[in-house]
Amino acid sequence: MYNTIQKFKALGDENRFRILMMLLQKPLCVCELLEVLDIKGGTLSAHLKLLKNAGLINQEKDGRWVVYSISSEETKLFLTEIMEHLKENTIIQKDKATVSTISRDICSR
Amino acid sequence: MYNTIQKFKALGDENRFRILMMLLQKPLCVCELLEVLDIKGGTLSAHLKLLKNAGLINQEKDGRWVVYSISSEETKLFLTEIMEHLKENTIIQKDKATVSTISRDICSR
DNA sequence: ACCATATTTAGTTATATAGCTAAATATAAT
DNA sequence: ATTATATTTAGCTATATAACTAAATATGGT
Repeated sequence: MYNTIQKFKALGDENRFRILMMLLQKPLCVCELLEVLDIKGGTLSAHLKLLKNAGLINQEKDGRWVVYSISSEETKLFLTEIMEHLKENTIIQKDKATVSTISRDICSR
Repeated sequence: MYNTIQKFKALGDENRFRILMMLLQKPLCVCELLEVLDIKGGTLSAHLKLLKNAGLINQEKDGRWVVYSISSEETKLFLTEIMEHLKENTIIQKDKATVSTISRDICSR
């Protein structure tokens, strides 16, 4: 039960919720997520750790990047159903648009 | 989106989660919930208010009792799926057993 | 009127959560 | 070696959350 409650707690934060909706679109590295969210790197890392511990996302290394993705098909289905209800939401729509144009190359400055 | 996140926040607390699982079994009045949970009346009222505001439960008067129930068929289906994963859980099982034997008459002392 | 059930309010305590800065650490590519 | 990407740590602030007590307030039944 605690694991289930931990999942809901993880979903009950706006930034983490947005992260999950974006990962539903496609796997993303930390620097890409940072382009979208208005938080600092350390804060984002903490959120990602929490989502990973809740079993909602996976972490994978790819060169110098760390890529996050939705953990399982079951989680993906669950989140997709929720996403269905949120197609109208401004923030979600904006995030989706940003994610579709983003790439790792933008991260470097 | 905020309504969705509010729902997840509501689900991310052990006592509220147990309340929902119990209401899935049958509608219950406040005094019945108090027999199961180890919290005071005022605290329970606050939890029920939060669950109601999140749109997860309904409130109905029945004589001197106030009866709470799952708000909609959609919510019921959602919670039933989650319950499926938690049949093994000790607390959930215990709550279920208690609820099946409980009645409003026990409340009066 | 009085009792039973429930909610609300005010006041308090303790802990959790979310964010920040800034420095340190790790790892992989150049 | 240096740079890029990411994580972790320590220290900090502010707010939210969950619980309590105790009193006040509804409301319905007897």
